[in-house]
Amino acid sequence: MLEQFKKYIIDNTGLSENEYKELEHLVYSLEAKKGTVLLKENQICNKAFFVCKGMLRSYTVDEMGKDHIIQFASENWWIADRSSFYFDEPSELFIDVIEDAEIVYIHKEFIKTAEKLSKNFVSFNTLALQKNIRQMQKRINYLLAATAEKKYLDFIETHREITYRLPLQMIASYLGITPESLSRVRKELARKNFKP
Amino acid sequence: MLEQFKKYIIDNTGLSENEYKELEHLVYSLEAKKGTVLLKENQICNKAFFVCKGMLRSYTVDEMGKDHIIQFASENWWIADRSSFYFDEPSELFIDVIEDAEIVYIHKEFIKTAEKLSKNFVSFNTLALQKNIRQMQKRINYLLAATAEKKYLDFIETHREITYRLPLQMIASYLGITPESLSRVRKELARKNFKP
DNA sequence: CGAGCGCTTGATTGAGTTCAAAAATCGTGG
DNA sequence: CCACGATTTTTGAACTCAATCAAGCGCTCG
Repeated sequence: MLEQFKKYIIDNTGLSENEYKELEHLVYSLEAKKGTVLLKENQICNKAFFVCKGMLRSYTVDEMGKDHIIQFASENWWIADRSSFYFDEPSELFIDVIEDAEIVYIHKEFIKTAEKLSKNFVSFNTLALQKNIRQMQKRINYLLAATAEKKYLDFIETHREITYRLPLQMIASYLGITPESLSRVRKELARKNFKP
Repeated sequence: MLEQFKKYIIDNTGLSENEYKELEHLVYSLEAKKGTVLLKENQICNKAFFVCKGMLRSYTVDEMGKDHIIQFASENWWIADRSSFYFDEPSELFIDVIEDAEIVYIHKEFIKTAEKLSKNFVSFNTLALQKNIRQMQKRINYLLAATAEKKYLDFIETHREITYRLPLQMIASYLGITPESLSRVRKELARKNFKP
Protein backbone atom coordinates (compact mmCIF):
# COMPACT_ATOMS: atom_id res chain seq x y z
CA MET A 1 0.00 0.00 0.00
CA LEU A 2 2.75 2.42 0.87
CA GLU A 3 4.15 1.91 -2.60
CA GLN A 4 0.82 2.67 -4.20
CA PHE A 5 0.54 5.85 -2.18
CA LYS A 6 4.06 6.89 -3.04
CA LYS A 7 3.36 6.39 -6.71
CA TYR A 8 0.17 8.41 -6.42
CA ILE A 9 1.94 11.28 -4.72
CA ILE A 10 4.88 11.36 -7.08
CA ASP A 11 2.68 11.08 -10.16
CA ASN A 12 0.34 13.82 -9.05
CA THR A 13 2.57 16.34 -7.36
CA GLY A 14 5.78 16.00 -9.29
CA LEU A 15 7.75 15.52 -6.09
CA SER A 16 11.07 13.73 -6.60
CA GLU A 17 11.94 10.39 -5.04
CA ASN A 18 14.27 12.20 -2.68
CA GLU A 19 11.71 14.73 -1.63
CA TYR A 20 9.26 11.94 -0.95
CA LYS A 21 11.81 10.28 1.32
CA GLU A 22 11.46 13.22 3.67
CA LEU A 23 7.78 12.57 4.00
CA GLU A 24 7.84 8.83 4.28
CA HIS A 25 7.89 8.78 8.07
CA LEU A 26 4.64 10.78 8.12
CA VAL A 27 2.69 8.19 6.20
CA TYR A 28 0.74 5.46 8.00
CA SER A 29 -1.16 2.47 6.77
CA LEU A 30 -3.96 0.33 8.03
CA GLU A 31 -6.15 -2.56 6.99
CA ALA A 32 -9.78 -2.47 8.01
CA LYS A 33 -12.71 -4.83 7.69
CA LYS A 34 -16.13 -3.84 6.46
CA GLY A 35 -17.96 -2.11 9.26
CA THR A 36 -14.96 -0.47 10.88
CA VAL A 37 -15.70 3.09 11.92
CA LEU A 38 -12.81 5.45 11.29
CA LEU A 39 -14.40 8.73 12.34
CA LYS A 40 -17.34 9.47 14.58
CA GLU A 41 -19.48 12.57 14.83
CA ASN A 42 -18.06 15.18 17.23
CA GLN A 43 -14.55 13.87 16.96
CA ILE A 44 -11.96 16.06 15.31
CA CYS A 45 -10.95 14.53 12.02
CA ASN A 46 -7.18 14.61 12.35
CA LYS A 47 -6.50 12.14 9.56
CA ALA A 48 -7.03 12.18 5.84
CA PHE A 49 -7.60 8.70 4.46
CA PHE A 50 -6.35 7.54 1.10
CA VAL A 51 -7.96 4.36 -0.15
CA CYS A 52 -5.63 1.84 -1.78
CA LYS A 53 -8.20 -0.92 -1.98
CA GLY A 54 -11.81 -1.39 -0.92
CA MET A 55 -14.34 1.32 -0.21
CA LEU A 56 -15.14 3.89 2.46
CA ARG A 57 -17.97 6.31 2.87
CA SER A 58 -18.68 9.48 4.84
CA TYR A 59 -22.16 10.27 6.07
CA THR A 60 -24.24 12.19 8.58
CA VAL A 61 -26.96 10.81 10.80
CA ASP A 62 -30.05 12.92 11.42
CA GLU A 63 -32.35 13.10 14.46
CA MET A 64 -34.49 10.32 13.01
CA GLY A 65 -31.47 8.06 12.87
CA LYS A 66 -31.36 8.11 9.09
CA ASP A 67 -28.03 8.40 7.40
CA HIS A 68 -27.19 10.63 4.50
CA ILE A 69 -24.14 9.69 2.52
CA ILE A 70 -21.88 12.57 1.61
CA GLN A 71 -19.15 10.76 -0.28
CA PHE A 72 -17.85 7.39 -1.41
CA ALA A 73 -14.15 6.70 -1.77
CA SER A 74 -12.68 3.76 -3.63
CA GLU A 75 -9.20 3.05 -4.99
CA ASN A 76 -6.98 6.14 -5.22
CA TRP A 77 -9.46 8.48 -3.66
CA TRP A 78 -9.19 10.59 -0.54
CA ILE A 79 -11.78 10.82 2.14
CA ALA A 80 -11.94 12.97 5.27
CA ASP A 81 -14.01 15.72 6.77
CA ARG A 82 -12.17 18.55 5.13
CA SER A 83 -13.62 21.22 7.39
CA SER A 84 -12.87 19.36 10.57
CA PHE A 85 -9.39 18.50 9.34
CA TYR A 86 -8.56 22.02 8.29
CA PHE A 87 -10.29 24.05 11.00
CA ASP A 88 -9.84 21.57 13.89
CA GLU A 89 -13.57 21.62 14.49
CA PRO A 90 -15.63 18.67 15.73
CA SER A 91 -16.86 16.76 12.74
CA GLU A 92 -20.49 16.29 11.77
CA LEU A 93 -19.58 13.21 9.77
CA PHE A 94 -19.01 9.54 10.27
CA ILE A 95 -16.56 7.67 8.11
CA ASP A 96 -16.65 3.90 7.88
CA VAL A 97 -15.53 0.97 5.78
CA ILE A 98 -18.13 -0.54 3.47
CA GLU A 99 -15.81 -2.96 1.66
CA ASP A 100 -12.72 -4.49 3.29
CA ALA A 101 -10.04 -1.92 2.75
CA GLU A 102 -6.36 -1.10 2.64
CA ILE A 103 -5.89 2.45 3.72
CA VAL A 104 -3.09 4.96 3.94
CA TYR A 105 -3.54 7.97 6.15
CA ILE A 106 -1.71 11.15 6.97
CA HIS A 107 -1.98 13.98 9.46
CA LYS A 108 -1.77 17.68 8.90
CA GLU A 109 1.94 17.47 9.47
CA PHE A 110 2.38 15.60 6.22
CA ILE A 111 0.73 18.40 4.34
CA LYS A 112 2.63 21.13 6.12
CA THR A 113 5.94 19.41 5.54
CA ALA A 114 5.16 18.68 1.91
CA GLU A 115 4.16 22.28 1.31
CA LYS A 116 7.44 23.48 2.73
CA LEU A 117 9.26 21.00 0.55
CA SER A 118 7.76 21.97 -2.76
CA LYS A 119 5.56 24.60 -4.27
CA ASN A 120 4.14 21.88 -6.48
CA PHE A 121 2.51 20.36 -3.51
CA VAL A 122 0.70 23.59 -2.74
CA SER A 123 -0.64 23.65 -6.28
CA PHE A 124 -1.64 20.04 -6.01
CA ASN A 125 -3.58 20.78 -2.89
CA THR A 126 -5.30 23.78 -4.42
CA LEU A 127 -6.20 21.71 -7.45
CA ALA A 128 -7.77 19.09 -5.20
CA LEU A 129 -9.83 21.75 -3.43
CA GLN A 130 -10.98 23.22 -6.71
CA LYS A 131 -12.00 19.83 -8.06
CA ASN A 132 -13.87 19.17 -4.87
CA ILE A 133 -15.76 22.43 -5.20
CA ARG A 134 -16.64 21.72 -8.80
CA GLN A 135 -18.03 18.34 -7.89
CA MET A 136 -20.00 19.68 -4.94
CA GLN A 137 -21.50 22.44 -6.99
CA LYS A 138 -22.68 19.95 -9.54
CA ARG A 139 -24.25 17.91 -6.80
CA ILE A 140 -26.03 20.92 -5.29
CA ASN A 141 -27.40 21.73 -8.67
CA TYR A 142 -28.77 18.22 -9.04
CA LEU A 143 -30.29 18.19 -5.61
CA LEU A 144 -32.02 21.48 -6.32
CA ALA A 145 -33.55 20.47 -9.57
CA ALA A 146 -33.64 16.87 -10.55
CA THR A 147 -36.17 14.09 -10.19
CA ALA A 148 -35.22 10.77 -8.63
CA GLU A 149 -34.63 9.26 -12.04
CA LYS A 150 -32.37 12.05 -13.21
CA LYS A 151 -30.36 11.94 -10.03
CA TYR A 152 -29.84 8.24 -10.46
CA LEU A 153 -28.84 8.49 -14.10
CA ASP A 154 -26.37 11.20 -13.22
CA PHE A 155 -24.99 9.08 -10.43
CA ILE A 156 -24.38 6.14 -12.75
CA GLU A 157 -22.62 8.42 -15.15
CA THR A 158 -20.32 10.05 -12.65
CA HIS A 159 -19.71 6.92 -10.58
CA ARG A 160 -19.85 4.33 -13.31
CA GLU A 161 -16.99 2.21 -12.01
CA ILE A 162 -18.32 1.84 -8.49
CA THR A 163 -22.08 1.66 -9.09
CA TYR A 164 -22.15 -2.11 -9.26
CA ARG A 165 -20.17 -2.41 -6.06
CA LEU A 166 -22.60 -0.37 -4.00
CA PRO A 167 -25.75 -1.71 -2.39
CA LEU A 168 -28.88 0.01 -3.57
CA GLN A 169 -29.68 1.52 -0.21
CA MET A 170 -26.40 3.39 -0.12
CA ILE A 171 -26.93 4.86 -3.53
CA ALA A 172 -30.40 5.89 -2.40
CA SER A 173 -28.95 7.54 0.67
CA TYR A 174 -26.44 9.42 -1.47
CA LEU A 175 -29.21 10.64 -3.75
CA GLY A 176 -31.49 11.69 -0.92
CA ILE A 177 -34.30 9.27 -1.79
CA THR A 178 -35.62 6.08 -0.16
CA PRO A 179 -34.42 2.61 -1.19
CA GLU A 180 -37.98 1.79 -2.25
CA SER A 181 -38.08 4.75 -4.59
CA LEU A 182 -34.74 3.85 -6.12
CA SER A 183 -35.91 0.31 -6.64
CA ARG A 184 -38.90 1.64 -8.54
CA VAL A 185 -36.76 3.97 -10.59
CA ARG A 186 -34.62 1.03 -11.60
CA LYS A 187 -37.64 -1.02 -12.50
CA GLU A 188 -38.98 1.79 -14.62
CA LEU A 189 -35.63 2.20 -16.36
CA ALA A 190 -35.50 -1.53 -17.04
CA ARG A 191 -38.95 -1.30 -18.57
CA LYS A 192 -37.68 1.38 -20.93
CA ASN A 193 -34.90 -1.15 -21.65
CA PHE A 194 -32.16 0.97 -20.24
CA LYS A 195 -28.74 -0.73 -20.22
CA PRO A 196 -26.50 0.25 -17.32
CA MET B 1 -15.09 51.25 -3.80
CA LEU B 2 -11.43 50.68 -4.53
CA GLU B 3 -10.68 51.84 -1.00
CA GLN B 4 -13.12 49.37 0.45
CA PHE B 5 -11.54 46.56 -1.53
CA LYS B 6 -8.06 47.62 -0.51
CA LYS B 7 -9.07 47.59 3.12
CA TYR B 8 -10.63 44.18 2.73
CA ILE B 9 -7.51 42.74 1.14
CA ILE B 10 -5.12 44.25 3.63
CA ASP B 11 -7.25 43.24 6.60
CA ASN B 12 -7.66 39.69 5.42
CA THR B 13 -4.36 38.83 3.86
CA GLY B 14 -1.92 40.83 5.93
CA LEU B 15 -0.39 42.35 2.81
CA SER B 16 1.37 45.64 3.44
CA GLU B 17 0.36 48.94 1.87
CA ASN B 18 3.41 48.74 -0.35
CA GLU B 19 2.68 45.24 -1.48
CA TYR B 20 -0.86 46.25 -2.30
CA LYS B 21 0.45 49.08 -4.49
CA GLU B 22 1.89 46.44 -6.81
CA LEU B 23 -1.54 44.98 -7.29
CA GLU B 24 -3.52 48.15 -7.65
CA HIS B 25 -3.31 48.26 -11.41
CA LEU B 26 -4.96 44.82 -11.59
CA VAL B 27 -8.08 45.91 -9.77
CA TYR B 28 -11.12 47.14 -11.69
CA SER B 29 -14.40 48.58 -10.59
CA LEU B 30 -17.86 48.86 -12.01
CA GLU B 31 -21.32 50.08 -11.11
CA ALA B 32 -24.25 48.05 -12.28
CA LYS B 33 -28.00 48.42 -12.12
CA LYS B 34 -30.37 45.72 -11.03
CA GLY B 35 -30.84 43.30 -13.89
CA THR B 36 -27.37 43.59 -15.37
CA VAL B 37 -26.00 40.22 -16.39
CA LEU B 38 -22.31 39.80 -15.61
CA LEU B 39 -21.81 36.20 -16.69
CA LYS B 40 -23.79 34.01 -19.06
CA GLU B 41 -23.87 30.25 -19.36
CA ASN B 42 -21.14 28.85 -21.67
CA GLN B 43 -18.93 31.88 -21.24
CA ILE B 44 -15.66 31.43 -19.46
CA CYS B 45 -15.77 33.21 -16.15
CA ASN B 46 -12.56 35.21 -16.30
CA LYS B 47 -13.48 37.62 -13.52
CA ALA B 48 -14.05 37.24 -9.82
CA PHE B 49 -16.49 39.83 -8.50
CA PHE B 50 -16.22 41.43 -5.10
CA VAL B 51 -19.37 43.20 -3.97
CA CYS B 52 -18.86 46.57 -2.27
CA LYS B 53 -22.52 47.47 -2.22
CA GLY B 54 -25.76 45.92 -3.44
CA MET B 55 -26.36 42.27 -4.22
CA LEU B 56 -25.52 39.72 -6.90
CA ARG B 57 -26.55 36.15 -7.41
CA SER B 58 -25.33 33.13 -9.37
CA TYR B 59 -27.75 30.59 -10.76
CA THR B 60 -28.34 27.88 -13.32
CA VAL B 61 -31.27 27.60 -15.69
CA ASP B 62 -32.68 24.15 -16.43
CA GLU B 63 -34.36 22.78 -19.57
CA MET B 64 -37.72 23.94 -18.29
CA GLY B 65 -36.43 27.49 -18.02
CA LYS B 66 -36.50 27.44 -14.24
CA ASP B 67 -33.64 28.99 -12.38
CA HIS B 68 -31.85 27.53 -9.40
CA ILE B 69 -29.90 29.96 -7.30
CA ILE B 70 -26.48 28.75 -6.26
CA GLN B 71 -25.26 31.74 -4.27
CA PHE B 72 -26.06 35.25 -3.14
CA ALA B 73 -23.35 37.84 -2.61
CA SER B 74 -23.80 41.07 -0.71
CA GLU B 75 -21.34 43.56 0.79
CA ASN B 76 -17.80 42.19 1.16
CA TRP B 77 -18.52 38.86 -0.48
CA TRP B 78 -17.02 37.30 -3.56
CA ILE B 79 -18.93 35.73 -6.35
CA ALA B 80 -17.78 33.90 -9.47
CA ASP B 81 -17.94 30.48 -11.02
CA ARG B 82 -14.91 29.08 -9.27
CA SER B 83 -14.57 26.09 -11.56
CA SER B 84 -14.82 28.09 -14.72
CA PHE B 85 -12.44 30.70 -13.35
CA TYR B 86 -9.87 28.19 -12.20
CA PHE B 87 -10.08 25.59 -14.97
CA ASP B 88 -10.94 27.93 -17.87
CA GLU B 89 -14.00 25.87 -18.64
CA PRO B 90 -17.28 27.24 -20.02
CA SER B 91 -19.50 28.14 -17.11
CA GLU B 92 -22.83 26.54 -16.31
CA LEU B 93 -23.84 29.59 -14.31
CA PHE B 94 -25.34 32.97 -14.83
CA ILE B 95 -24.39 35.85 -12.58
CA ASP B 96 -26.53 38.96 -12.39
CA VAL B 97 -27.29 41.99 -10.27
CA ILE B 98 -30.37 41.81 -8.10
CA GLU B 99 -29.84 45.06 -6.21
CA ASP B 100 -28.02 48.07 -7.72
CA ALA B 101 -24.39 47.36 -7.04
CA GLU B 102 -20.90 48.68 -6.75
CA ILE B 103 -18.50 45.98 -7.77
CA VAL B 104 -14.78 45.42 -7.84
CA TYR B 105 -13.41 42.68 -10.03
CA ILE B 106 -10.11 41.02 -10.72
CA HIS B 107 -8.68 38.55 -13.18
CA LYS B 108 -6.51 35.52 -12.57
CA GLU B 109 -3.50 37.76 -12.98
CA PHE B 110 -4.30 39.52 -9.74
CA ILE B 111 -4.24 36.25 -7.89
CA LYS B 112 -1.08 35.01 -9.55
CA THR B 113 0.71 38.25 -8.83
CA ALA B 114 -0.49 38.40 -5.25
CA GLU B 115 0.60 34.83 -4.65
CA LYS B 116 4.07 35.61 -5.91
CA LEU B 117 4.13 38.67 -3.67
CA SER B 118 3.27 37.00 -0.42
CA LYS B 119 2.79 33.56 1.01
CA ASN B 120 0.02 35.02 3.12
CA PHE B 121 -2.05 35.46 0.05
CA VAL B 122 -1.76 31.77 -0.75
CA SER B 123 -3.02 30.94 2.72
CA PHE B 124 -5.80 33.44 2.37
CA ASN B 125 -6.89 31.80 -0.82
CA THR B 126 -6.77 28.32 0.66
CA LEU B 127 -8.79 29.51 3.61
CA ALA B 128 -11.42 30.90 1.27
CA LEU B 129 -11.62 27.58 -0.56
CA GLN B 130 -11.93 25.66 2.67
CA LYS B 131 -14.69 27.92 3.92
CA ASN B 132 -16.48 27.52 0.65
CA ILE B 133 -16.29 23.75 0.93
CA ARG B 134 -17.58 23.81 4.46
CA GLN B 135 -20.54 25.89 3.46
CA MET B 136 -21.32 23.72 0.44
CA GLN B 137 -21.17 20.58 2.46
CA LYS B 138 -23.62 21.96 4.92
CA ARG B 139 -25.92 22.87 2.10
CA ILE B 140 -25.72 19.41 0.56
CA ASN B 141 -26.58 17.93 3.90
CA TYR B 142 -29.64 20.14 4.15
CA LEU B 143 -30.79 19.37 0.67
CA LEU B 144 -30.49 15.65 1.35
CA ALA B 145 -32.41 15.65 4.54
CA ALA B 146 -34.52 18.59 5.44
CA THR B 147 -38.14 19.55 4.91
CA ALA B 148 -39.11 22.86 3.34
CA GLU B 149 -39.56 24.42 6.77
CA LYS B 150 -36.19 23.30 8.07
CA LYS B 151 -34.44 24.50 4.98
CA TYR B 152 -36.03 27.91 5.39
CA LEU B 153 -35.20 28.18 9.07
CA ASP B 154 -31.61 27.25 8.33
CA PHE B 155 -31.49 29.83 5.57
CA ILE B 156 -32.66 32.58 7.89
CA GLU B 157 -30.05 31.58 10.39
CA THR B 158 -27.13 31.50 8.00
CA HIS B 159 -28.23 34.49 5.94
CA ARG B 160 -29.85 36.56 8.65
CA GLU B 161 -28.56 39.92 7.44
CA ILE B 162 -29.74 39.53 3.88
CA THR B 163 -33.01 37.63 4.31
CA TYR B 164 -35.14 40.74 4.44
CA ARG B 165 -33.51 42.15 1.32
CA LEU B 166 -34.33 39.14 -0.83
CA PRO B 167 -37.63 38.61 -2.62
CA LEU B 168 -39.41 35.45 -1.57
CA GLN B 169 -39.11 33.79 -4.92
CA MET B 170 -35.33 34.00 -4.85
CA ILE B 171 -35.11 32.43 -1.44
CA ALA B 172 -37.42 29.69 -2.71
CA SER B 173 -35.17 29.13 -5.70
CA TYR B 174 -32.13 28.89 -3.41
CA LEU B 175 -33.89 26.32 -1.25
CA GLY B 176 -35.12 24.26 -4.16
CA ILE B 177 -38.82 24.77 -3.42
CA THR B 178 -41.59 26.74 -5.16
CA PRO B 179 -42.53 30.29 -4.14
CA GLU B 180 -46.00 29.00 -3.25
CA SER B 181 -44.57 26.46 -0.86
CA LEU B 182 -42.34 29.01 0.78
CA SER B 183 -45.26 31.36 1.19
CA ARG B 184 -47.12 28.59 3.02
CA VAL B 185 -44.13 27.78 5.17
CA ARG B 186 -43.97 31.40 6.22
CA LYS B 187 -47.68 31.48 6.97
CA GLU B 188 -47.37 28.35 9.08
CA LEU B 189 -44.39 29.79 10.95
CA ALA B 190 -46.34 32.98 11.60
CA ARG B 191 -49.19 30.93 13.01
CA LYS B 192 -46.77 29.30 15.42
CA ASN B 193 -45.80 32.89 16.25
CA PHE B 194 -42.29 32.58 14.99
CA LYS B 195 -40.30 35.83 15.14
CA PRO B 196 -37.70 36.23 12.38
C1' DC C 1 -53.67 55.83 -12.62
C1' DG C 2 -53.20 51.59 -14.77
C1' DA C 3 -50.10 47.63 -15.98
C1' DG C 4 -47.24 44.40 -14.24
C1' DC C 5 -44.90 42.06 -10.83
C1' DG C 6 -44.70 39.71 -6.51
C1' DC C 7 -47.11 37.49 -2.95
C1' DT C 8 -50.95 34.86 -1.15
C1' DT C 9 -54.65 31.55 -1.17
C1' DG C 10 -57.37 27.66 -2.81
C1' DA C 11 -58.14 23.31 -5.24
C1' DT C 12 -56.13 19.56 -7.40
C1' DT C 13 -52.51 16.51 -8.74
C1' DG C 14 -48.50 13.80 -8.41
C1' DA C 15 -43.87 12.17 -7.07
C1' DG C 16 -42.00 10.10 -3.50
C1' DT C 17 -42.60 8.29 1.40
C1' DT C 18 -44.21 5.11 4.71
C1' DC C 19 -45.56 0.83 6.30
C1' DA C 20 -46.01 -3.95 5.52
C1' DA C 21 -44.87 -8.15 3.57
C1' DA C 22 -43.08 -11.21 -0.05
C1' DA C 23 -39.13 -12.49 -2.89
C1' DA C 24 -34.36 -12.67 -3.81
C1' DT C 25 -29.66 -12.69 -2.45
C1' DC C 26 -25.92 -13.31 0.65
C1' DG C 27 -23.05 -15.50 3.90
C1' DT C 28 -21.89 -18.73 7.27
C1' DG C 29 -21.57 -22.99 9.63
C1' DG C 30 -22.46 -27.77 9.48
C1' DC D 1 -21.76 -27.73 -1.15
C1' DC D 2 -26.02 -27.18 0.73
C1' DA D 3 -29.27 -25.21 4.00
C1' DC D 4 -31.01 -21.91 6.75
C1' DG D 5 -31.18 -17.40 8.81
C1' DA D 6 -30.27 -12.66 7.94
C1' DT D 7 -30.06 -8.94 5.12
C1' DT D 8 -31.30 -6.61 0.92
C1' DT D 9 -34.37 -5.74 -2.70
C1' DT D 10 -38.83 -5.70 -4.66
C1' DT D 11 -43.73 -5.07 -4.67
C1' DG D 12 -48.19 -3.28 -3.06
C1' DA D 13 -51.37 0.05 -0.92
C1' DA D 14 -52.30 4.15 1.53
C1' DC D 15 -50.78 8.49 2.50
C1' DT D 16 -48.26 13.13 2.55
C1' DC D 17 -45.74 16.95 1.36
C1' DA D 18 -44.86 19.88 -2.01
C1' DA D 19 -45.82 21.03 -7.04
C1' DT D 20 -48.95 22.69 -10.29
C1' DC D 21 -52.64 25.33 -11.99
C1' DA D 22 -55.55 29.14 -11.39
C1' DA D 23 -57.33 33.26 -9.47
C1' DG D 24 -57.24 37.41 -6.63
C1' DC D 25 -54.93 41.02 -4.01
C1' DG D 26 -51.74 44.84 -3.24
C1' DC D 27 -48.01 47.55 -4.22
C1' DT D 28 -44.83 50.27 -7.08
C1' DC D 29 -43.07 52.66 -10.70
C1' DG D 30 -43.42 54.40 -15.19
